[in-house]
Amino acid sequence: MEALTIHEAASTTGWSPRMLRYVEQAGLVAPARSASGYRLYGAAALQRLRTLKELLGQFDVSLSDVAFAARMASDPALRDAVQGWLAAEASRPEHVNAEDWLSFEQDKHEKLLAAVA
Amino acid sequence: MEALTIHEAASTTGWSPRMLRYVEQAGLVAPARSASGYRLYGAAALQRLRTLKELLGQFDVSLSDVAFAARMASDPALRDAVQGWLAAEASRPEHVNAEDWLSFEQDKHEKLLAAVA
DNA sequence: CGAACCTTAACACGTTCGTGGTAGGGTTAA
DNA sequence: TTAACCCTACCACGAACGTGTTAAGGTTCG
Repeated sequence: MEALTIHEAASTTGWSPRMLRYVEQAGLVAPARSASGYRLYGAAALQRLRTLKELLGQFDVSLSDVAFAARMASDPALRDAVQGWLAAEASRPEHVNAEDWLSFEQDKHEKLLAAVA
Repeated sequence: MEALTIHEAASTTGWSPRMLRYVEQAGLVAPARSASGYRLYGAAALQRLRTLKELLGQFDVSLSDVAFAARMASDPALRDAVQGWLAAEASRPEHVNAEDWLSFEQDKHEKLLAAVA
């Protein structure tokens, strides 16, 4: 049952001890504690820390983004509210009438051309 | 179908014109545009703005949180990566000798990598 | 034409996030 | 016992978020 102290866990995961405490405070990875209060990182916690770091690196995602996702996952009311809002035909510009839609498309076309040039 | 200018939309939704532009920049509510580039808020956009305001008020959620949720909703790779990470039994303090957990976590990790690759 | 809108770009400022550091004090182990 | 850890609680500081304001210039309409 070997568990690592915070400095050891930091070494093997690439986080700093300071950030390990911060990640815990954000509610993302909470290690076990010894009788005297020392953090004890077991294999599962280490794995979570590594995959978390990978997640942040591969996508442009912040810790607070992941914390929010965790909140959504554990709070059905919040999740339903957010997903309900998103489900209602999202960020695409609405077309209000034919002429406006046309000008929007033309504008988009011009911007595309400009971007290419 | 009538559409409101940005100041009119601001009045009827409770946002400021400045924030309406900011919300658009965040990718959350993009109004139509007139031929000369004026924002035109139709009924759907106004409704989205009102429900968005309600969402931010009822839960302690930031605009960037909702923007991130939108990103997850529209990017399956991101969504799968985040939800995959969260699925591995999250912030509960682990009890130290959990060897059976380990293999589960490793399996999870491999699946994550495979999904991303 | 002129007032009252609209546009984007920029400056400003308080707040939160991410991160490192330090201080004061307990724990562990040679 | 003493060095080397650990803890919490702060201070600091740059970057990003949220928001207002202002500047410079087009658009609309009486």
